[in-house]
Amino acid sequence: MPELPEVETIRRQLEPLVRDAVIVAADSHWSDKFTPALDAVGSTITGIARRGKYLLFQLDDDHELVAHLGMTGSFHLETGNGSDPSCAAHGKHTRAVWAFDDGRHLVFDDTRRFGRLRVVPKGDYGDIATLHQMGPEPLDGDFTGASLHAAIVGRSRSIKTQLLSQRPVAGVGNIYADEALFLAGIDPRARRVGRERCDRLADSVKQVLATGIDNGGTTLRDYVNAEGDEGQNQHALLVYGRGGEPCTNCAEPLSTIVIDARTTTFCRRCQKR
DNA sequence: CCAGCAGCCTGAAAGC
DNA sequence: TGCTTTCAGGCTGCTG
Repeated sequence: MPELPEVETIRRQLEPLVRDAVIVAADSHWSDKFTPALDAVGSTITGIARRGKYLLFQLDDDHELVAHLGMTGSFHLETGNGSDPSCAAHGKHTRAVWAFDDGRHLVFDDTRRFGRLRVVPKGDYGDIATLHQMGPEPLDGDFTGASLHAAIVGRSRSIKTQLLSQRPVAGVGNIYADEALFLAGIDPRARRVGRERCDRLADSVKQVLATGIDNGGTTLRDYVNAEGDEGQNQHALLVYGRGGEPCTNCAEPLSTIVIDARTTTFCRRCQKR
């Protein structure tokens, strides 16, 4: 499940490969989640930005191709496929293909079809609610304990649910939320988190995301980067996916519960409500 | 405005 | 062995 470190890894690999590419044709799966791929035909890619878990392909006509990978989305480049960009000519789960003027194809695969594509005027995210209301980038400096506290104070949902909402901070998903809450010593069910604990949590969020990027992302099931390789951060996880195993801090068996239909693993002794 | 939740998806794994 | 059920979860859109 691509979260910020996985999306950033893909962005870094892809950007130098697609810069200045001219999109001459495209094809997509029939779902209206993917048909906007065709709106990018005729444009030149000038770079790739990222906001939270969204990839933002910059187009030369003052538009952006906004891509969300959902649960199982991945991008890769293929060479030597001629000028036919049909999805059927690629993989079973190919949802979009963009043909470049040099003969290469940018391919978007997404087994479970939770991903989404849109072409919008640059910066115009009014129709993409989560992106429109996205909180600060965690590794850019605007995200602090103070900003986190300001974003959650007065709200009644659990701290984990709020992290996943993308509003207090951009790019945190289920894996890195569990990891950050463990490092900060905060129970994921906590509904009141004061300023001091927000300081610790902000630091933990930055730490787990930066480590995730350094390790090339986390591969538990489907994630592969733009070169088709798995990440290595799964070996650095302290709680996610380790229910029943001893806490690395106190040896108490880690608990697994469900919060908002998401598997949540934490230590009942080390993490406080 | 906010909280809460169903629905979207497929394939692997578990259950019978 | 083979069929059925369960599980994974980010985001959207609806309801109260």
